[in-house]
Amino acid sequence: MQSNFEFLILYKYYTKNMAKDLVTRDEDYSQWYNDIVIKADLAEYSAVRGCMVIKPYGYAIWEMMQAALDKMFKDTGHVNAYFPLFIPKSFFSKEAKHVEGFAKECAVVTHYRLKTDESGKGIVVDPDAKLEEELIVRPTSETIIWDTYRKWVQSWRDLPILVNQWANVVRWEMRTRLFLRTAEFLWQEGHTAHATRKEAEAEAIKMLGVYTTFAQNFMAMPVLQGVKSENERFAGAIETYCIEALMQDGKALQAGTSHFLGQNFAKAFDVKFLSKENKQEYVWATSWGVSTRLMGALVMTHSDDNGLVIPPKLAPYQVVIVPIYKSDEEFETVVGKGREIKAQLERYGIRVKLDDRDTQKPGYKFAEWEYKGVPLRIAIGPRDIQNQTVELARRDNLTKSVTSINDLEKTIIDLLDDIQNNLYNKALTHREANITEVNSWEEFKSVLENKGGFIKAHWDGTSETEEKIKDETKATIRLIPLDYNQSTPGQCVYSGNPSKGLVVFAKSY
RNA sequence: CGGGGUGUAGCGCAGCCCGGUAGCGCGCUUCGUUCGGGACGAAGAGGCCGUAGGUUCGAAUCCUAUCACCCCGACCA
Repeated sequence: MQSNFEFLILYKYYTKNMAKDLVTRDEDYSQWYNDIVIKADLAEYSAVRGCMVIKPYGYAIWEMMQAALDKMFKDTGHVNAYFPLFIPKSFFSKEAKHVEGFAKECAVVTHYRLKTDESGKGIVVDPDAKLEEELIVRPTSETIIWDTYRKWVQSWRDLPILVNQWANVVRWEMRTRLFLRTAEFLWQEGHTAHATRKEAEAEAIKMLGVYTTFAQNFMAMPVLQGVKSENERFAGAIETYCIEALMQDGKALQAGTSHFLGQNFAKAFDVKFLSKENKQEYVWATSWGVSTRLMGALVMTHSDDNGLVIPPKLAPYQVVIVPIYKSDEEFETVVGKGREIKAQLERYGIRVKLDDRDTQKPGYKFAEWEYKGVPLRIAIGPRDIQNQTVELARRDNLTKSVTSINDLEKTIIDLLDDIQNNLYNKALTHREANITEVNSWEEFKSVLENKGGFIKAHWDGTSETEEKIKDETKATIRLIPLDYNQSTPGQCVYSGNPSKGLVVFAKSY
């Protein structure tokens, strides 16, 4: 972008009274988050407690995420399938840890029919239509999938199974927040079956890598990779790998998980195969998922007090063109030019919205697209037509410039690239500035209280200590770094007992 | 499930303490002037005040019950 951009006038643009409908992050971070989700038209509350409506603009971003992830799954050999929403209750009790983990938040279907009540006014559950076996609305699909895989697997030749599904799941959460925790959410869940432990472990790590790449390259969100402690592990897993991102308020957000399930589900559902050595063996498993929670992560990683900021690679519209005109003739000229530019940019694969609504003023449109987070805005008016220029405004750093219409696509491509990188670097700088290594319990509490962020500290490896730290400070072990076993030993920051290495603590969403 | 709060026009709120049949801002409709950072003027439309009982000549307002949602905690992605 340098060559094309040097001669341009850059200036911070008018910010007074912008975003007048948003609370600032400093005033009330939670409120700020909710305001953005609503104002940017990503989602709204529904008539159902804990459930939200994902609106077209929000869903478009989710579709961008889906498309990128789905391609990465396909590129690593996975295929999509679909399993039922309902799971027989009995399936759930087959894996002890799994039931224990999910029992408290399951929606249960008990009847299959309604009827009008005695008075004829209302409608009631028909007591005669009670299900023989109650059905659970899936909180995750391991059980129904492993019950199915039993039929799919007989020989080592049937392995591996590399299946993903895009689905909705329900977890009856006590407290919900738009995108971050809703009773129903959308996600993908990969479920793989392998002949060997080694292969399954490699798969779990591979998908963690896919999530990491996605977070960094598409969401422009740096993440830490690691392993969950026993307390935080997925119900039924041997090992849970995760990526953790740091939000602007210093709290951590789990952005994706990948589980090595060992043979737990194979044993629970009797999924065996005949090996090359003609021996019956249990299958090795993984599962991995990311959800619409990533939408929340996206909002809280990049957005500012003026609204949403979307990284170009996930923006439904990367560029919005706002025509400026007075008369009908000017409208024709300016919008005509807008259409030309739109077509020209689209030839290069750029996603462009021409906002030719005659019902809103330019200023209104500027504000609207700003809080909707469109990375680049092009304004074209009569002056630009005359000078063969356009006005460009960047959402990430709120600068405006006037640029020649010549080679506009090159300017735009370079700028989008620059915005994507800038957003990542800004988030990375924030993350790096908020990882603190501490050596004493006093320091731990003080950093957590005054600074927040990720805290690296020695831990004695026991659940008891982890529990106590959580009780006293609300901070949990977000992850144990992947290279933990090669790290230098020390003393647990809480108990003083020997520690194998540093782990990462934080308060989390 | 505990603690707190809120239900009044599409959205945000006032009115309630001290009962007399509902108001403000934004938005919406029409017309005119505007249009390079959320336009202006004029004229309009829109609510049986969450629900159900009760007190009263009369209830948005007082009493009782109930439902829903939001926020803060305990559980979770």
